[in-house]
Amino acid sequence: MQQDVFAALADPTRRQLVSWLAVRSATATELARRLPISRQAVAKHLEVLGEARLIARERSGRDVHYSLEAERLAAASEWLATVSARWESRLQRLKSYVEKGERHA
Amino acid sequence: MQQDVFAALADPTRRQLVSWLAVRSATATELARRLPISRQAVAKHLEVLGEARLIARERSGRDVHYSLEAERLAAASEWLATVSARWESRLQRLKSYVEKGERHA
DNA sequence: TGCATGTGCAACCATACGGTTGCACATGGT
DNA sequence: ACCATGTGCAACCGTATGGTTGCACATGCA
Repeated sequence: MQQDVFAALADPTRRQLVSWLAVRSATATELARRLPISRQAVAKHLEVLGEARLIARERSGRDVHYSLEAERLAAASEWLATVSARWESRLQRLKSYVEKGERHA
Repeated sequence: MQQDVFAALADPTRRQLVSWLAVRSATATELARRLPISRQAVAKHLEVLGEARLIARERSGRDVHYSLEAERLAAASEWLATVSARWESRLQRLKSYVEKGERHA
């Protein structure tokens, strides 16, 4: 499912990773050095982010560099916008109903 | 934490509930009728959404009506936009660097 | 008053999740 | 050739998660 993006972003550590990778690409070891958890834990998080297609991996010799894949962020944003829009239009209908009622009162 | 919104939206059932509540408010029992799970399961989901302040509850006699609280959707959207923006500007910098290089080549 | 219906609470269960440690393998540099 | 360093894989662990069932309580209505 595409919407698994939200599941991937559910964890604060993963949001931090995404946030860092938005600034510059990095390896799992580099990222782990900035966190209070093990390199393997970070690797697992990166795998989850990768499955959600939020990041891309590129091997370079011994190292593996991870970089952001921003399209999925846009997809998530779009879902929020869609739901929001439905809500807003519902509020709009409600508002005009109330206003009509007040005019009658 | 405000960002718990993403954790709340991580579950597909909860996204469905949010989506429905964007159209119209409803009670737990009504929502459960539309889902293949028990009313109690729905109640738990609604509690999670409530803790994330994505929905509001209002008691009306025997019933409890749930309705969307769209501000948090906006907050989540904003986070996505911020990260996205950082990434875009990074790409921009990269692009101009590459172009400069090509001019030198 | 009695009953149907909606809600609240608790116990319980299987599995997913986020973390660890340990070790093998691959690659780069001296 | 050697060793340091990064990665990959697997086993393991405690707790959170999403679900269930059962039952008590509250309210609306005939």
